[in-house]
Amino acid sequence: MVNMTIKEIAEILGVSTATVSRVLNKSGGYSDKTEKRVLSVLEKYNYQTNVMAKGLRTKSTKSVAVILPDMANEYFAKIALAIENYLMPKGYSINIYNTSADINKEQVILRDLQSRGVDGIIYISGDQGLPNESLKHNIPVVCVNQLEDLGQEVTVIESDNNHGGYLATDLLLKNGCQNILLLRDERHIIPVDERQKGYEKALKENHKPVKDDLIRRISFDVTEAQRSIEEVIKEGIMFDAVFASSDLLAIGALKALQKKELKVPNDVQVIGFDNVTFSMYSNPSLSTIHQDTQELGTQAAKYLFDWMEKSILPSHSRTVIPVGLVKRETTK
Amino acid sequence: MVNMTIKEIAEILGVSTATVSRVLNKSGGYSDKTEKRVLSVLEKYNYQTNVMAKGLRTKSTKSVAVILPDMANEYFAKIALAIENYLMPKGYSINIYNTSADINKEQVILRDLQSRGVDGIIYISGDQGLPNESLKHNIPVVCVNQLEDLGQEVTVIESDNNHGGYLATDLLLKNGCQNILLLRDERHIIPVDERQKGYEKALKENHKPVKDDLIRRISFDVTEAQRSIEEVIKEGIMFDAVFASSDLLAIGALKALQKKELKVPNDVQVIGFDNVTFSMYSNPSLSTIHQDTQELGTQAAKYLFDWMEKSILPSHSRTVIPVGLVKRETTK
DNA sequence: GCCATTTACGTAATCGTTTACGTTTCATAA
DNA sequence: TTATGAAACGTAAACGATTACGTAAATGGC
Repeated sequence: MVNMTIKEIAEILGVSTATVSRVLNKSGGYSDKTEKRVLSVLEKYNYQTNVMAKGLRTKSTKSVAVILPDMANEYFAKIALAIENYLMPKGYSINIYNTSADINKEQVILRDLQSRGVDGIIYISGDQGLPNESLKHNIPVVCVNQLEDLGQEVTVIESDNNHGGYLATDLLLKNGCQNILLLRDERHIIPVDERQKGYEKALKENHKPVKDDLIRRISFDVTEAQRSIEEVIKEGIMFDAVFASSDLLAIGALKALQKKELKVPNDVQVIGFDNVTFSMYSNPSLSTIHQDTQELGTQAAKYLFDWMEKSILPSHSRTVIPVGLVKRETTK
Repeated sequence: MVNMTIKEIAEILGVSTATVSRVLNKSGGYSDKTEKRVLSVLEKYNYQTNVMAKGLRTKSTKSVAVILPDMANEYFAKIALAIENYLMPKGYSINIYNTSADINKEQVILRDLQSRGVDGIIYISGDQGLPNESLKHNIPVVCVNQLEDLGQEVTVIESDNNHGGYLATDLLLKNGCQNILLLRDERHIIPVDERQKGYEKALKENHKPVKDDLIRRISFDVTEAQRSIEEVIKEGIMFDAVFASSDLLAIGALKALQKKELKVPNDVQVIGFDNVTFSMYSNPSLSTIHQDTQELGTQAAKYLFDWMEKSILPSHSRTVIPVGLVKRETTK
């Protein structure tokens, strides 16, 4: 069945299109009686407003763009899902843009956003920071994660990475570990650096030295993590715990330890970061720091919504979402 | 910088909007000279066409909806990603709709699709089949996966589940297994049933009986899988291999076996289905059947594209994508 | 040079809404 | 009764593109 237009509805009722539009938008200027008549006909013919026509006139498409590195990555996907769950019931539709790998894709995306006239953008950073250009188009932008310092210009929602690093390290220390290896992403990005700062803070609080040869920087890759741990063992460096800056790296560490017949958690304790679904299923199941992707997405969506609909510019440019300690089998 | 309109561009050039529109759409009816002049001005002012205005006129939004159960599930996300990678370079944008959990969300989505005027729909089935209504709106629909028999009415892209089941079982048999436990999703949906048929086919070809007490139907859940295997062991049923109808269930089986101190693959061999990322990282790494999500998505997108742009109705209503055997450490 | 085509462009209607402005209706007060 | 104001509704111009149709200019053939 093809859609009705406002004009057709108006003709059926013997009123003007203006009246129909008014009751559709509840903008007043009609009697109770006509409201009921109009509504019943709209209902009867299952009228759906044509968003393009409406958008052309009002310059609002009721759609937001979610830009992320890779939706096949559970972490980003979960955040995007939370965004959708918040925004869909409010009448918005979500356009997903994967930036992955392609550098000039960013350009294509920005052009597309502009010509489609999205009402807002949520930018989830992973590999690279927010491109400055996207701020130039005077359309609301909210960022999840902050990779580089962008000043006060943008609204950022992020996990409490520092405290996460602290929590993980503190647990290991409380469990009696003396030499905690930090296995971290080699890139200089804020979230990872913050996790390391939390690690160092916990050590200092417990009057332990921060040893450079216990801090390993590697690329974000499972086999790299595995190789790195094997290397450390070969070098004869003593350690009784591994804090990996992500679950993926922790899994690699786990594999290396199990290959070397080291018992987890008896010989070496391991803790990751993120709490991806699989960390629960590994064997032994992985202790980790939970990132609240649900809340990251919801908060970002909420800020964007208020900005778009009520023109409320977020009051604080940084919002920090708490993280949680998840104890499983790789720690005591 | 705010966007230019065709009218403004035309005024700058001293031509009509029609001429500008014509060179924009390369529809002919202009000289080489004016084409160059127009293009240079378009370039200079970084003109972006307003998709809403264009869509209103042409009734095409250059956007497609991807409906899936849950984008946080890697399997669905990968298919959606492949769709995006195919369709974005062709000028389409992707609207993602998660149906998860919410029954009446399906209704909301369908209404939204209609009022937004998407040019096409790709429906990725997971938990539930395609709702009939979506076919009524005379807009191109392509389905990935087929849960129930829908007749010839729809275009379906799916993995060769039957052959996957066969490959998995055949490997186990060739490895000398005598009693292969089939751990399957309890739901009566085609993909799972087909995997079982492949399992039975391999057994019959090797003159082995299909034993009912070796076929376990459980809900789609890791701990359920674990529980089920523990139960089988408690019942004293002999088995030397497990073929799980998905990697998730295989992981559960693995956990149960390791808890019972059964060695994988020496005492029991295990093989899953899907080849999710994590199957590679489990310990021991999981042998499995690879579903080509890349190809599933690309093919679906290709069919939809031809349908939308060239009005080519897909010639065969079912397209089967080959699966592959991935041997890792849980099989010999 | 003249007529017939073809080419190049302009004019204006159209897509389906919203909304400023104008008009009618009606209740109320003087 | 009549003036007054509010309430209810209609008219028509936008929003920014596309495109059928008309017209002027260029081209070609004789």
